[in-house]
Formats: sequence, C-alpha cells, structure tokens
Amino acid sequence: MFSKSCKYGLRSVIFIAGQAGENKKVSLTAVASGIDSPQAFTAKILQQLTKSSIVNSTKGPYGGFFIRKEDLETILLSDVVSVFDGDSVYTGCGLGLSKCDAKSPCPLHDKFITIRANIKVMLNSSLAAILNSEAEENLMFLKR
Amino acid sequence: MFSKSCKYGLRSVIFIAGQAGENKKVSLTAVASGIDSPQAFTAKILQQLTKSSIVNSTKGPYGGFFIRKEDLETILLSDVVSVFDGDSVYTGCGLGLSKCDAKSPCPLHDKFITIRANIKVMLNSSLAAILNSEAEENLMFLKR
DNA sequence: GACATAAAAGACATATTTATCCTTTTTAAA
DNA sequence: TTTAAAAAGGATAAATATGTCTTTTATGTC
Ligand code: SF4
Ligand code: SF4
Repeated sequence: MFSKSCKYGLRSVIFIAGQAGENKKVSLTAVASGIDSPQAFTAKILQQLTKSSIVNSTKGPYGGFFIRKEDLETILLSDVVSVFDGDSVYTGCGLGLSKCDAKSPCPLHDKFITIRANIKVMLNSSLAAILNSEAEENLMFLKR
Repeated sequence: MFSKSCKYGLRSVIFIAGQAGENKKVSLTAVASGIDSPQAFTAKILQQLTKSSIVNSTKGPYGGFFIRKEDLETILLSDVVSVFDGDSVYTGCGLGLSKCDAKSPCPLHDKFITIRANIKVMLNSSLAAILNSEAEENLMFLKR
C-alpha cells in the first residue's frame, strides 16, 4: 500500500505530533526509539519531512523536531503520504496499466474506484483527528 | 498496492483466460505482446504461474500456455495475487506496524478494515466473472 | 531418429529501495 | 570563547525488485 519510507514517515509525524502539547521538541533518538525504527534511516525520513516543512526543526543543544500546536488541524495524512509516495495512491492502477480510461474501463474499474475513495477518506484525517481518537499519550501502538 | 510482478501476473492470467474458449494455447510471445510487457520477464512470471498450477503449459511445437475452460470459475484473482505478493494485502499494516491488535487498535484501524474488505471483495472475482463483464474478446484494455 | 519449436531453468545484469556511516554545520549553554 | 548537542548532508552498502540472456528439456513433425 505505502512504501516503507512512507510508513516510517507517518509514524514519525504522529509521534512528533503527540508531543506538540507544550511545543516540546524531540530528538532523532527519541523519534527512532518512539516508533521503533532504524535511527540512521529515520534521520533521512525526518530530513524529507522538514524540507517539505511538515515538521520543523532546530539544531544545536535543546534542539530537535517539533510540530506547532496550531498546525495539527491543518496537516493531513495525505500531506505526509504525498511527500514519500507522491500521488501513486490515487493514480496507480491495480493492473499496472498506464491509463485508466473511464470510457472503456477495465473490469475492475468500479471496485478500484471504491477502494481509492476509501483510501482518500482515510488520508483526509488531520493529525488532530488522529490524536483525539486515542486516549492521552497512549501512542504505544506506534512501536508495535 | 500490488507489486509489478503481480500486476503482470494478473494481466497475463486474464489474457490467457480470454483465449480459453477453444482450449487454445498461447505462446510466450503472444502473451507478452498481448499485455504489452517485457517478454523475458514475462517468461518468469508465467513460470511462477505454472509452478503454482494456475496456468498449464506444454512444451514443444504447438505448445504454449493455457487455462482450461472449466477452471475459469474456480480460479480467483486472489489466487494470482497470493502467488506474487503472498498475503501482504490482508495482513500488511498501513503504518508498517508488525501487529494489528484489534483490542488496542491504532487510530486508522477501522478505516483500514474497510479498505481491506473492499480489496477482498475485488479479489474474490473469478476469471469467468472478469471475462463476462467485458464484451467478447475486447481485452484491449490489457495493453494500455 | 533427426529436426524444429517452444517452455523450463538458471545464471547474469540493472534499478530501486532501504539502511548505515561519517563529516559538516548550526546553535545554545557554560 | 569554548564546548557539546543536535540536525543536515554526502558517500556508501545491503537488500529487493525488476529485467535479460543462455542453456536445457520436452514434444510434435517429418
Ligand atoms: S480501473 Fe482498470 S484501468 Fe483504471 S486504474 Fe483500475 S485497473 Fe487500471
Ligand atoms: S489498524 Fe493500525 S495496527 Fe492494524 S493494520 Fe492498520 S495501521 Fe496497523
């Protein structure tokens, strides 16, 4: 469904967002251990996320990665996915065909449309929505 | 969604099934050009499909790949997918987590369940169903 | 049996994704 | 100003996916 990078990215963002309460910053080490991912690779993931300004960062002591509280509402999961996997989720064809032509659709057309619509709905969740759906600070699921 | 191998596999099977009317056999060349895929790689794909006895084959002159008419009803798209991508479609986790625990689900749990259910429905289509849904021999969509 | 044809099998090649390591730059605190 | 913490960047390595090529094996025709 999503690339591994994308999954780490989603988990990273959710983890960092979980700390956004007091504008707290988290270090690379904290993120990697918080989502149980390889640290060096996670560094690259976080770089991409900061370059696309989904997360912010400051260098030096007491620095780290963070997301501002007021941004939780506006950042959508789809924003994160598009950084890593582009729009393949929406345009990708179930049979690997290059064109999806609604006029002469393949036999799976309708079913694929449904699936894509579901995915779209899911990715339209804001970070705030994700966090609210869980009991306070219970982000343990990220480390499974 | 599916690996490239899997997509070639699906298209190959649908193409071969389309010829199953008269128990006709099709050569590798015919398949590759019929679904517009790299020939040498398609050979590998077809090997895997015969090894898992989804398609049959005979060597030598007048040989080729074929699917028996009576098997069109029983072969499901899910059979093909599982050859190439295993059960990752069903078990794979949207966040790349190793366990999906329904007791302490992640925030995306419900939405993912829905998506997976849709995929399951789609893959439950038999080859016969796929072929019937199209006007006779109009399998041009395979070459897009 | 000799020959031609077509798939099977395995060795080889390339591309992409995933992951690690090491150095440089920035920054805050002492 | 020195020092240490932390991200940024570049180079590289390992793993996987994708793709090609050559040889072997089976089978129908003559
Ligand atoms: S409907 Fe058919 S042609 Fe369109 S994207 Fe899906 S598989 Fe491809
Ligand atoms: S519901 Fe959550 S834990 Fe379960 S598979 Fe989906 S993302 Fe993973």
